[in-house]
Amino acid sequence: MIYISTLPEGNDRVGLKEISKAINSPEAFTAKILQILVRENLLSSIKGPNGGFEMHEEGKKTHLYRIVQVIDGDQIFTGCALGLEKCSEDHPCAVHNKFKAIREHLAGMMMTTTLDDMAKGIQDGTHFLKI
Amino acid sequence: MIYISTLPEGNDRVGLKEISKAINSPEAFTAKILQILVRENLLSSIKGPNGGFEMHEEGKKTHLYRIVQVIDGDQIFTGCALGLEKCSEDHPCAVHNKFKAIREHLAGMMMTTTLDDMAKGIQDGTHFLKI
DNA sequence: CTTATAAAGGATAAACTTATCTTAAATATT
DNA sequence: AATATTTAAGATAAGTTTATCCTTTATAAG
Repeated sequence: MIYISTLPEGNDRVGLKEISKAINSPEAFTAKILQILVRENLLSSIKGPNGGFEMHEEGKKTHLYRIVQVIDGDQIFTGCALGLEKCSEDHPCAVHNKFKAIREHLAGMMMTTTLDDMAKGIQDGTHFLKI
Repeated sequence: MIYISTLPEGNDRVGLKEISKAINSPEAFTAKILQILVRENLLSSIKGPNGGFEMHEEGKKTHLYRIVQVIDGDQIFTGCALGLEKCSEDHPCAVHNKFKAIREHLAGMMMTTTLDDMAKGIQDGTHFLKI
């Protein structure tokens, strides 16, 4: 998603091969991830010659939170660190309060960081997507 | 480890069965975790009748960081969020700087939180180790 | 309308983690 | 010394995640 976000407006359709090369990730695996992102409406895809994947309108404003949620679920944001089924404010596990701050920090960061933000670092050459 | 830390000084030896009941975790699985903790010297064990596991001197001062490191490795503290092999300050991945703060928060919390700290919450009934 | 291209989807396989089982080793009690 | 108890360790199994393969569907271009 970050890679696609770095592509120039209007010329941002890109095929599986190019994506998997750009991020150094196996094609078949990358394809599955892309399928999920399309199904969840974070990306759109076009089949056939000159097909590929592209962001739709406002797609670059997507927050990292949403992407993680769609790919890995929100266990990381809401799950109990000790794995208790019924860990909550009312029945907190031993480490609940300590982890609460971490989880909020993580969720907050991800909710306020967009693909656009991340794309900038790639575009200006200070950050990387592979190796 | 937290459970054992809650036991009264001098009467803190406890068997596998009691531990796995106390934390609602399968015996065989719990045994394997305990083995690792003994091997890594975070706990000591005594075989035979009235055997069991106990903290050694100062064991309750162990930080959560050390326990996570021993059981799960330190990938969570040092690994790249995008999975890049060579992600570093000099070659940072797209999300490196955003995650740096989170990782430091997590590592800092775990380095400054001891078993003793966690045991207190169990002892005073405000925090839990099961269900 | 045929062909080539590219993504989608379902099935399968490989790798890794989690969990259990069984036998061995140690030790306290009689 | 013999027995019962309890942890250790190695082997095996079950479950999950990660990865790939193969067939189908869509579509652009000739």
